[in-house]
Amino acid sequence: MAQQAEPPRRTPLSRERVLRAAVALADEAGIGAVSMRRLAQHLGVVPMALYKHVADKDELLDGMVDLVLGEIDPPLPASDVNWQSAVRKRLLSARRAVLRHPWARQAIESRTRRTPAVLGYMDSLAGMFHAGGFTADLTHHVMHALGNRIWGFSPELFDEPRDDDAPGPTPEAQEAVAREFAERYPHILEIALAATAGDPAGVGRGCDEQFEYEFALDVLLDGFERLRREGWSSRREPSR
Amino acid sequence: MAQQAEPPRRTPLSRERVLRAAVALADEAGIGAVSMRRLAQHLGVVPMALYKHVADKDELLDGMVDLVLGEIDPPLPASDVNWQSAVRKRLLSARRAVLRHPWARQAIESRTRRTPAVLGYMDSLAGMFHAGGFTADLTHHVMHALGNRIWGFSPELFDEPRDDDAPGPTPEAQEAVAREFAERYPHILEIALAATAGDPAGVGRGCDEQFEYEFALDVLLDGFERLRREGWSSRREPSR
DNA sequence: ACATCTGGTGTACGCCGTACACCTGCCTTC
DNA sequence: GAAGGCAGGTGTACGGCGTACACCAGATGT
Repeated sequence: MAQQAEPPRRTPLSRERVLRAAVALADEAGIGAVSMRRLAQHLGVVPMALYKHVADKDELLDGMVDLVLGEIDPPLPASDVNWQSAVRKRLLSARRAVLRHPWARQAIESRTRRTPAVLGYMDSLAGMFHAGGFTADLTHHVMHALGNRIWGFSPELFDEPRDDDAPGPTPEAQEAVAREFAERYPHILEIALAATAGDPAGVGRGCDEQFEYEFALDVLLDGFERLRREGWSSRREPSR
Repeated sequence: MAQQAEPPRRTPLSRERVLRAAVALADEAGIGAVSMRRLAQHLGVVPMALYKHVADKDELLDGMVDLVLGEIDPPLPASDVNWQSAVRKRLLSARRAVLRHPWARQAIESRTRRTPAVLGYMDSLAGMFHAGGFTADLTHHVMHALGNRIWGFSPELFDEPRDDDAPGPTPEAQEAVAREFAERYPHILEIALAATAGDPAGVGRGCDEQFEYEFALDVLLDGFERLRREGWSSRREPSR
């Protein structure tokens, strides 16, 4: 036995490799499939090995979010004539990054730790408002007002709640359900119909999220610009 | 042995009782403490007994959210002179209900099923826009724009991530951390200082969430009113 | 009187995160 | 080149989770 049949020689783990594998796993099997055990299996390693690279599962998730945030385009230096288009581009870039990873929205929402990546992104955004002539005070409040839109998403109010499996109801049962819905929730039906130009068959198809996102974003950005021009200040009482 | 020592005679379970107990448990111990097993224990019953009243844990969570939604004041019939104050009151009532149950925000965010309670609330809100002169089209988009504010909250961007336990760093270590923070995230520091009227000691204290909520809400409502007056229409291409 | 139904029980399975002790092979230091 | 330390992968084990499934007791309808 000259050489003992090529000992496997796995490339060693690293925090980087663990996080990338976790992202890949989440991309293809959903965030629910990301367990320490399953991730370890994908890496050809025993579960506890991961703990040499991430403190616990929370840190794993934080790291995954950081990786997604890393995909956001850095702000182009002073290339824009006005703050609105600069902020808009940045947020839409964040949105693209998040949409690339369907699990990212939920992961971001569930995280509470602010990693350097998170802080860095928020800081650069605040800097863009500052450069656009916003006071720190107003910047603070407009960032709150943007809310989750800062991360490139806003809640999908009307989305279909995933309806896989299930045997499927009979047509007449569906009809009855639809009739009851129309009676009980007339206004929802009305706006749903408006969204499909009056075609009832299209109602289930969900919304154009990109449009909704930009609509809300623009309402907010327009409002912000108006406030800035008016020299808005929160002028809050020091008490409370 | 006349009577056998008062057989406990528990009041029987019911969906109502299960859900109320779950809400109570979440109120006092956090949503993380709500497991089927622990909830059963609180009710003096074996875990599987719960499944006679709720299909699974998801349905339990949905039911808990419904209970919170039930606390929202019903809309006062036509008492308001304009749609803005009517919607505003409703949303602030929703906010009060959600704030009464600290876990509700996260629970609502994580739910995907739209129960009748959820649909009913959304429908009545859409109806208020309709009554205020909004087209169905515009109503649809403004509800998207409101996003989670519909439920009485918006993301708490800057909140402290719960910092219990921990031995507490030395003052000079804190100082060093603060200095590095100021260097790396100057804009965040700036807006944080603005929020405390320049007092660095108050920076950790978090934001006035009520103020932030109403600020964003008003920016959005003002923008909505402007669009309505302009006769805005999405005029979307039928394709896509 | 008996059958049926409603609701609580007991056991068991497979998953999860992770504490802790252990081992192994490389790097440093003499 | 031997000794020691240490970074990183291993194995076992524990307690918790959701819930499938078989069972059973008492109330109810006939």
